[in-house]
Amino acid sequence: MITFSEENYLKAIYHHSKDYPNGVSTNAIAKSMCTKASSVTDMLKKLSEKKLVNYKKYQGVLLTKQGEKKAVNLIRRHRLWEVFLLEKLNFTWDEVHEVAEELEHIKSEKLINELDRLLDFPKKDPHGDPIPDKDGNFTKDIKVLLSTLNEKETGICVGVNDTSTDFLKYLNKQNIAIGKHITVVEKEVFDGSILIKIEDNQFYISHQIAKNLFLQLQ
Amino acid sequence: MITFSEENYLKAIYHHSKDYPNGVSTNAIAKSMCTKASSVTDMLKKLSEKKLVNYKKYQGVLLTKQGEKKAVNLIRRHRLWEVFLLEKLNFTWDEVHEVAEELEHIKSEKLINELDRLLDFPKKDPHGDPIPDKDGNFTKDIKVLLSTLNEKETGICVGVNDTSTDFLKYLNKQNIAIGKHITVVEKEVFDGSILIKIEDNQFYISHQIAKNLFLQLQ
DNA sequence: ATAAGTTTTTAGTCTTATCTAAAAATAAAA
DNA sequence: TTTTATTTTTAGATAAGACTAAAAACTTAT
Ligand SMILES: [Mn+2]
Ligand SMILES: [Mn+2]
Ligand SMILES: [Mn+2]
Ligand SMILES: [Mn+2]
Repeated sequence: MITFSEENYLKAIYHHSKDYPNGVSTNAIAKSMCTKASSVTDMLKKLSEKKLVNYKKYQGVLLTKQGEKKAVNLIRRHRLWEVFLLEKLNFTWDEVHEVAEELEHIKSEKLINELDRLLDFPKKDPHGDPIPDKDGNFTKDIKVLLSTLNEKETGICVGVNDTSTDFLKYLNKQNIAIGKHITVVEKEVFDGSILIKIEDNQFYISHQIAKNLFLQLQ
Repeated sequence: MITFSEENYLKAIYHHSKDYPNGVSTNAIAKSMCTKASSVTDMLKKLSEKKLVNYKKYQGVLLTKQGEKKAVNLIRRHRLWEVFLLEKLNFTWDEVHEVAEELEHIKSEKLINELDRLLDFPKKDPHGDPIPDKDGNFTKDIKVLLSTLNEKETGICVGVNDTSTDFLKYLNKQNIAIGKHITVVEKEVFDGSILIKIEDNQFYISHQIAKNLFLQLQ
């Protein structure tokens, strides 16, 4: 039996391993989970015992095949619940994450596969992230940060890099959402802010915003 | 913050207090929760600290107003999830309880009130038990055990006293379900078994079965 | 009323998941 | 290549929840 805590660690390691493919550091995990490095070390030993991670002292950690399978399945559950909350229970996209953090740990395969069916096998969650199918397969399409676009380029908003409530609420207010076409009109060199155009509206966004928005190039 | 474990104890005390209105015994709680009396004592002290129960050593325990409110809300959540699993996710009535035991602990008022709406504000769960509304109100209708009926009497099946998988599977097999009309044809004095009639089928059920089926008299 | 039996509580231990503080290993600078 | 700084691990403590064994309190029965 795997505990809530173990599952959360596997998920965090999975996400970090995209950026650090030859070993995720103890500190990185601690920071993203709002815990202490010593707690992480303890957990890594336990996960290693259970053959869910490959871990050697001071060398960083990576998921085993088995660990990755569990992490991907957890992400599947999380994202399906997010879709459910948005589509069926009238939650907004900035509200879904918090509750999905709890729901994702419910242990029932039938539950999650039936939920998948109820939602008509969605491919993306409310933040534009792909939902793995029951075998763990999912397509990750090419997306780039808005901050990397040049002037005159256009893309479709496909996801966010930051899913914090504050950020999502800001996007709601500015009418920025998944599926919207965004054109870079002008880039301000001084502070990195960008003048963008969405549906005939032009306004400035800060660099901080631009580097948390994913676009698919046209 | 209330923990999963604390919630489970409150629920157990709530259910027992119907039978022991002047104090639920430590042993009764231990037995129904498959734990030990000493563990129960520890928890009663903690719940007492939190003003969720009135507890004095050796005197049994009862819920405070506040504790009862929490227990009833937990039961609301449990039963709404059971309806959801049956109606939306194709679970059978013998499968719903186990998963609902986990789902009931998810903490979000919006979640549960929206779920209530999605299900069209159901009044009964799959086992015939009443679902409290968001203010904790529910009607408990008069129901009697099949074992207490006399020969020739008829009633509508409205609930079960035992929700174990084994029992519910037996009922499925015998085509006994909520809403069915059941007539007592003959009562066998020797072993307490009863010959019943459901939709033109007659067959014997044991006394053990009869004392776990609730009927509403016609 | 006393003894025997039952229930409940206490005392002490274990596991899981945290934390702080200090030691050890690694990485960066001088 | 030493010294310094940073990262990581160990050691020891704490809190929640559960357990066993034994003591204490209540109930029955003689
Ligand atoms: Mn999320
Ligand atoms: Mn998401
Ligand atoms: Mn149930
Ligand atoms: Mn039920």
